[in-house]
Amino acid sequence: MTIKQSITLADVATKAGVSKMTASRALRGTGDVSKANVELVRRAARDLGYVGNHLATSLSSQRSVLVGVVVPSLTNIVFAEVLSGIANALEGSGKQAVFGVSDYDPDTEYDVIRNMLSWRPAGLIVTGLEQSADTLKLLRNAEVPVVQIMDLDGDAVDACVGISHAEAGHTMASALLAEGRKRIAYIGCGLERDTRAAKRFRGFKNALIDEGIGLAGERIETGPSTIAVGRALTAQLLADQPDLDCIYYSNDDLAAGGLFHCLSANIDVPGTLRLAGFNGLDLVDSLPKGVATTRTPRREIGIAAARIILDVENGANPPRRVAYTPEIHMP
Amino acid sequence: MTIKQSITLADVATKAGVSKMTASRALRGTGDVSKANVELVRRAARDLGYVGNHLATSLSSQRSVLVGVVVPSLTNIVFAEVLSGIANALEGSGKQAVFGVSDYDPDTEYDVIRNMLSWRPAGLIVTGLEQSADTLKLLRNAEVPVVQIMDLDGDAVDACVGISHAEAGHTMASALLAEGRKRIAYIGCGLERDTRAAKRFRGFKNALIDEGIGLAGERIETGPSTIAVGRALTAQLLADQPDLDCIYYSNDDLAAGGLFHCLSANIDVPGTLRLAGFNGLDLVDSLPKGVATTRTPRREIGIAAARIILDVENGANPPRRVAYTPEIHMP
DNA sequence: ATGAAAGCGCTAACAC
DNA sequence: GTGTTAGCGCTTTCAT
Repeated sequence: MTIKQSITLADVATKAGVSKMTASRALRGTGDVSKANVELVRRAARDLGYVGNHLATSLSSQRSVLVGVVVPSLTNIVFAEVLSGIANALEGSGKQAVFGVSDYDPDTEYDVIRNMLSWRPAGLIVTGLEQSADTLKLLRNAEVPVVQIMDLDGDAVDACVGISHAEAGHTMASALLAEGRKRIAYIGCGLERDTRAAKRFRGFKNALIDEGIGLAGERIETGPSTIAVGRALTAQLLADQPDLDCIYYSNDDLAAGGLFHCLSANIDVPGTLRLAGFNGLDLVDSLPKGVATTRTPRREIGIAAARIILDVENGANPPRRVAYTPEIHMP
Repeated sequence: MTIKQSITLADVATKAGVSKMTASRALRGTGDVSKANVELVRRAARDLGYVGNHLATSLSSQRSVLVGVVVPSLTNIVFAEVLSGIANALEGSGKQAVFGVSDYDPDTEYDVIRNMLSWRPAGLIVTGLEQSADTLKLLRNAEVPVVQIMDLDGDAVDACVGISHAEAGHTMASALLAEGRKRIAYIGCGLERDTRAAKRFRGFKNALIDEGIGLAGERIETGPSTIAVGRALTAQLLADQPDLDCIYYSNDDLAAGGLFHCLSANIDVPGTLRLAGFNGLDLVDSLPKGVATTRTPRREIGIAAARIILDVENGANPPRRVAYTPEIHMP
């Protein structure tokens, strides 16, 4: 598409009767420009409907106003909240977030990150610590700060902000054991691509094994985690093993589905059967019967990540690792 | 890791022993370049870890690869799904979506749109037909195609894709009346900023009035629509008017909250009390008892909007109005 | 098939 | 205070 660059800074300058530089300075409020000229330029810009060209500005000034953000999914409320936190933290800084979605696919992730880099962003925020070798090389060679979010279990390219999922799984196992649960099963989806969910599962399982109890059963599927899937898998699992007293799910959506099954099947939750999810979604707080969960500080993670980028920009020396300790909620 | 100097096309060309132009052509696959040189340039680019500069490319070629998208909220799954549709439709076209969030605030919306325009996008997709006068002026003066999504009830700047919310409200009213409901109330949140929800409410109310029944009660609050709020408002409304046989909500989240209240309060749904929401979220399909809803084609709207931008780009003559008819789901 | 020159719109770095 | 000059990295255009 050809851009009809109708009005440029030169047009504004001409109309105001000054040079391009004076117009530029007046519009940006930098340097010394006489009040009279500032007024003239502003009026000319407004009258002409002038909209600056960020492409030219960025190229010329060699400084970027973009912060690239790569998340695996947009239709997962968790990432939407992270983005929201990032957008908020960036507000007023003059920086703007650009989002890319990897669809949990390493090749797509590589393409998306490469594409972001070609916009010469001031920084990059990417989800997780597991990237392909090619992607890692790209990130290491990029001369921009890279913040990896959501996870702490592994090595960061530059900096990371998040929680330990292995620990989260372990902590939930302890809490369930402390509640007296003995026959504990696991239901998870998409572990092959959601490495953080897989880490939670491992931490959870190991904690049980350490206590000499072990996992009483499991149902692991590929594909997305939805309420409907959680409901179906719970029904299946309980058909096989009706004597379970606890199910840990890879996330809250599955757990909510599990609860809906129990409501229909008249199973007492949490009395007979304790359900536990992960994320601490609003949904869980409103469910008619308590489902345990681990609350994760999504907005805070987004904000902290954005701050790191801004700090680097300002020459500050931000932390290379920001660890949050998620809180267990067990109603 | 050594911090590398930014590698430009000139570096690649030098390393490959050709001119910048040959390198440029080889990398883009345009014009005639000898096989040998293509290979040399590709190898040089890969060895150097060259990442092109979109800022320079766009500025120089006067063509944009960006499509600006403005939504009121990111933490609302509905808009996340629209974005997802847009991103999908743009895949393989060489275009990339850039998102902006208005937070339902007209001034923020103006700023966001202005900011998007300064990136010289190939097109703009904005939510809704109601913008401030300043914003409309900006959109009309912008020489890019503008697609307004989600709503059809009003005048579009260029083109619009969505559903009629007035009609959706009307249709739901008819369906509830057809089911034999007589004492029908309404619960809504954030109507002051969500003009589409307000249009549904008006359509709904008018339909009831036309039938000589009228609204038996209403509870309208400012602020966000959450499951928790829906639960609380339903409890309040039913405390005042226990004889209602139907509640229409401004959306599914509120309706789900209403159902959770009813489950706790042992109210038979949908027998004694029919609940109805709007959007057709996955949540509703999985709820233990049926909640009526209007399914909206979010992804389709996103896809259609993106297609319009692409069509304009290709010189085609896309429709100026794409209307979807939402389907009522009444379990 | 390849290259040199001329910008795209803007701003940093100097003049004056 | 204001203007001039010289790019930013790339692609267009027009040579060869």
